[in-house]
Formats: sequence, structure tokens, C-alpha cells
Amino acid sequence: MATQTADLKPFDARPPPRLGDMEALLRTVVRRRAVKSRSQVLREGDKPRVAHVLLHGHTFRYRMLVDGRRQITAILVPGDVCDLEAVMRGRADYSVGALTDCILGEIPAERIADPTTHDPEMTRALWRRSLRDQAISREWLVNMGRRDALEKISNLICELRFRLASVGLASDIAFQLHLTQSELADVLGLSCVHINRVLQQLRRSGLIQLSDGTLTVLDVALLEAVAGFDPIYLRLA
Amino acid sequence: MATQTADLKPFDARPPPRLGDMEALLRTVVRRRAVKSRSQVLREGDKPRVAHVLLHGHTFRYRMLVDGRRQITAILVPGDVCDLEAVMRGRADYSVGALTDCILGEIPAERIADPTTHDPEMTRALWRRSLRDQAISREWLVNMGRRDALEKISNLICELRFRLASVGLASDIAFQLHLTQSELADVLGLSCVHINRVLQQLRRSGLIQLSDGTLTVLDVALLEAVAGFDPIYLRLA
DNA sequence: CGCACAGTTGACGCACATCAACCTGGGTGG
DNA sequence: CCACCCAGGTTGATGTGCGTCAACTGTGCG
Repeated sequence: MATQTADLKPFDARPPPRLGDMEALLRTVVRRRAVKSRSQVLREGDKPRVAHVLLHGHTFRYRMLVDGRRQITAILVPGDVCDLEAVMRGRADYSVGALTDCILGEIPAERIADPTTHDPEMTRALWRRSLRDQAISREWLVNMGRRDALEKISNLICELRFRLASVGLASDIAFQLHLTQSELADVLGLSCVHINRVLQQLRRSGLIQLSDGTLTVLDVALLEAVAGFDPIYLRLA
Repeated sequence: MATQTADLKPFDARPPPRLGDMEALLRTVVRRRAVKSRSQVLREGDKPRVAHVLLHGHTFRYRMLVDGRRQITAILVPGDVCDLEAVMRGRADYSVGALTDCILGEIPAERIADPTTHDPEMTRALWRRSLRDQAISREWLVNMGRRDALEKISNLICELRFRLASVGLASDIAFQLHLTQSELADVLGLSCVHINRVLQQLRRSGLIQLSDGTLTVLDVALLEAVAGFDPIYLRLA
């Protein structure tokens, strides 16, 4: 359960990306914490006392149903805050897990629980993060409700390519994809068998290439057309 | 395209519910606006200059795909802010429509666009609204991805009952449901034919009763069990 | 060496979509 | 005031996208 970090340039912990927001967030990081791939960062029901900015690696939010079904509700990339809502509401209604070895920056709850008492620059940064999170959730709802499996997967790939590129972690066409097919299934509300078949369809039709956790988009325009992808919801301003 | 308001007590515009938050919001309302049932409050792509607090009636957020598919991403009840994110981001990436005749309170963008410059009480109120919105979106994602049609509908009914009760618009068991079956379908990612069949199944099994837009839950505990409903995500604090 | 987990493939079944017809009530225009 | 229309709801027949089950592979790890 380790190794994943090896694929990335060995620890070039360049404090992630541009986005003036990041500076405001980083100023408030009091401690860094490393967590292992596939370990749990936050458990549903916890009352967290620190929020975590993701500095390196990927994490995801999810909820389990009593019978074991799982739904992943967000995928987080460097620069994202894993558990802002949980800290602000005082209780987590979702869990957070690590998809890779990660480095997290801890922000004390006191600094954010009341958004009006401190650093206005950071308050604005948190608002923007939060608004973008919401925009992504809405897009995922559309994806889940009104697109078929091929469109869903294509759409997710387009979104991740975009988000990773915007933090300098994807070239124009290639990026690291650390999701297993079974995790992909739990993101998109499908079964892992079906994910497998659709991924192969995407490969056979020459749209993507996927090996060793590196996903390469061979025909960006066509994939975005298949997906019905419009990145406007990700726009950063 | 009118009439809907008639079912409600003829205009007892009691400024909705408890929730100290409401007071902070209401203080900033500069104008009230009435809109007709089924009319559009906000169009995707608009750059809105006012936000709208819903004072009376129901609205919904949605997105259309180019081929006409529609996904409803939120149902809004009195006390909710229809378009906060659109105002704060400067551009709407969703549309808002009215399910009934509504009364909206307008809040100027200047009062909220920068959350750090004004009334801290209202900033906190907006944060709480926003966090709750997000919690609901997450729950909807779980619903869409990992529950079958019967569970989805049951869950939505439980949620609406809860939210309406918390603003004094539902008795323990009954409330007004202003969604057509086709709109329900676009909330849950199903076809309206299937919605119809599952609703009848719920009626035949004595769980709900539905006539003239009044939905009565005949067996609350059983319905919540069927739905796998846990209201903790709606908790207001 | 063997176990566990990710991926792959085929056979089969089901939940849901689609299509089409029909009913109903209320609103509208002649 | 009646005739029409149309949106919403209901029902049956049929099709299909995706799930489930099950077997097999490859690979890394204890």
C-alpha cells in the first residue's frame, strides 16, 4: 500500500500552484502531515479540530450506506481543502480517504470556524474554494442523473485533466490517475465491471490510453465532444 | 399558468421561519418581487446583480444539456437563497425556475459579493446556508449514484418533509408537493413513466397518499427505513 | 510459495427507458 | 357556453444499458 508517490517526480513539493488564494491558505498552515495511500483522513461523525489543505497527492470524500454501498462525492487534488465543511459545521457528514500517499497542511479550526474574525484574504480564499466545490458537485449531479456511462467517464476524465492542469500536475494531454476501476465505479454510480468495459471502449476507439496509472488523452476535442464537456464551471475567478 | 398559490393559505406571508439567520438575511432585503409559477428566475449565463432569498413558494435550480436533457440540482424552499453562488462568482452556471407563484427578496450583490466587508452576522448566515446546500448536494449525489428508484423517491420525500417542517410548512406528516412527475424525474435522474409506477407502488403499499398536490406520509418510520434516511445532514446548527 | 487484490471476460437477468395509446380536468377561444 | 386543446397522469408492451455472478489472469507482497 505505498509506492504510488514514486510515479511523481520524487517529491518536488513545490507548494502547489498559482492561484493567489493558495498563499492565503498556506500562511495559516500550522503543521504538515503525511498520510499513506488508502488510509483514512477523516471519518464520518468525527468532530474535526483542524482542516486539511491538500499539498501533495489525491484524496476523496465519500459516504457509505449501511449495506456497504459506497458513493464517492468528491475527488480532491492539491490546493483543495479536504474537510472545510466538516470543520465549519462541527461534524463530518462524510469520510475522507487518501488515494495516494499525501501531504496535508493543517489549518486550526479557530482560524476558519468563524469566517468573520480573521484574515479577510483567507476568508475570501475559502469562499472561492467552497464555491468551486459546489460548482463541481452540481456538475457531478448532472453527470449522474442525465448522462450514460460513456459520457460519465469521459466527463470525469475531462474534468480531472482540467483541474490537474490548473495546478500544474497535467501536461496538455497526460496526467496520473490514481483511481482503481472500483473507485471509479463508486464515483460514477456504476459497477466496476461496466467501468472496465467502457474504459476499453474508450481505448479501442483511440480516445485515451491508460497504463501504469498514467492517463493520456489522445484526442482532446473528440473526448470533450463525447463528454459534452464545458469547463466553464471550473473557471477560477 | 397561475393558480398554484391558491392551495396555500391565501397569502399569509409570515416571513418564513425561526432560524436567527433569517433575520440577518431579511435585514438586507431591499425589495420584494413576485414571480409566476413556471417562470424563470435566473438563466444560465446571466451575470446577476442581486441575490434572491425565497420568501414564499418553491423554486429549483437546474441545468439543461444541449440535447434537451434536464437535471434539477436543487429544490429551494422558503428561507433558501436561490442564487448565492451565481452572484458571488459573477456568473450563473445554472438556471433557476419557479415551481409555484413565489415571492423573492432581493439582496444587492454589493452586500454579499465580498463577504468580509459587511455585516458579519449576515456573512455567517450565508455561510451556514451555503454549507447546508452543500450537505444536501452530497446527499443527492449518494441518492443518484447508489440508490434504486424506490429509495430515491422515498428519500426525497423524507428530505422535503424535513426541510419544510423546519420552516413551519409541513405538519408532522403532510405537506404541499408542487413537483410534477416529470420534474421529479429530472430531480432523480429517472423517466417520468417510471416515477409514476414507483409512486403508485408507494401508494399501494400504504406509505404515502398524494392528491391535489398534498403529500401525506402515512407511515413515517417505515418510509424512512425504506429510504435509508438519516436527517443528520440537514441539522441546522 | 501462496494469498490478495486489480483487471478482464462471458453468460445471464433485471431495473429502468422508450414508445404508444388513452384518460382526465381545466383553460381558451370561437 | 360549448368545443377544443393540451398538460399531466396512467397503463401496457417491448427494448436495452447496466448489474450480478463467476471464472480466470497477472502482479506485487508477506
